[in-house]
Amino acid sequence: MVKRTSHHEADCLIARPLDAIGDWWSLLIVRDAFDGLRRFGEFQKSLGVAKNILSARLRNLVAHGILETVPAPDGSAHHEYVLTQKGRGLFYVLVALRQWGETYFSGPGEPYTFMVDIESGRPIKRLEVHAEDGRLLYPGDTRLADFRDQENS
Amino acid sequence: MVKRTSHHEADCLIARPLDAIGDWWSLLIVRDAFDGLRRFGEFQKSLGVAKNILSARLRNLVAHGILETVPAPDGSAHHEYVLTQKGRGLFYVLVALRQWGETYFSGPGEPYTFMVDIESGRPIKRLEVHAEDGRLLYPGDTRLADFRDQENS
DNA sequence: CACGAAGGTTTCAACTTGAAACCACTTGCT
DNA sequence: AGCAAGTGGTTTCAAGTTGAAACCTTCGTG
Repeated sequence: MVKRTSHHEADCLIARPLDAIGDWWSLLIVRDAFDGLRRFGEFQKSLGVAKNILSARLRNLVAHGILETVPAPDGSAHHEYVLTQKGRGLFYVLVALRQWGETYFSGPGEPYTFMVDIESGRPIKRLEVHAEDGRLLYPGDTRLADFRDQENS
Repeated sequence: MVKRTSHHEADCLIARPLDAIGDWWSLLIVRDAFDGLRRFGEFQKSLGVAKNILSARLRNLVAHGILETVPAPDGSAHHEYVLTQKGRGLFYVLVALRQWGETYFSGPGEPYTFMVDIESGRPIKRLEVHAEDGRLLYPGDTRLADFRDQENS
């Protein structure tokens, strides 16, 4: 084995994101960042991950522009990790993953948590995929096209 | 190290899905399954992954009920791997991941591919998160609630 | 019945992970 | 000033995982 294979070079635009966040911890760190966690110690306590692993993951997320470090507001020498715009773009991935989890991974009778709209306190709507003209699309109603295909449609 | 830490027991409904698909290959296998691939050899050729790894991943996906094996339609002794309903539920995760990839991982001037509606051939709409009453929600407009919270809302 | 292809499993070295120990820098306390 | 405790890491090293290649087994075919 030369090295763990990287999807960095892959053509597929699903593969390349996985290079940045496709491991066991990164998305959980991002989730915690959405929940307002910012400090190394907060992430470590929340996730229970080894410090060296957390350190490596944070470095990788920063390197990919998903998190950025900012000076700590309390004036201490340390910094905090906050989501960039690119990182906030993962919101939809997290929502999708959570809805899938809510549907298929919640034990029966388990007091599971779900996402609610802060303003109303009511659960959010399930994600839907729509065509440009608004039609609701299901798995199988889409395909991939490249740049040229769009020209003559 | 006892074993690679599993998120299987985690309370969080983002963590548990990651236990099933949170590695470097599983989502790519699912993506290929959406593209109609069914045979071991097809996946192997498409992904370029080592056969033992592919074998382990397919077994894991089947164990999690994301894929199931069906007898090969050509009557041969082999079987094929097809998505279950649970597996098809990952459609939204893949769409979210792809849209994030399209936005942040496509090289400049690169002939990137994107998802289009089969019927019209036009790109699909970007995913949106909506409140129950239809309001458009952004990152930060949601929080998690548990079962009891909903009662008194 | 030899031969090749499909679909895996086995083997083994390199790489990654995780727990614990260690280190550096600040604070807070006395 | 001196010292313990807290924060934010890095280092070390055993154990676990990954990947390439070799091997095995079961069909389909000539």
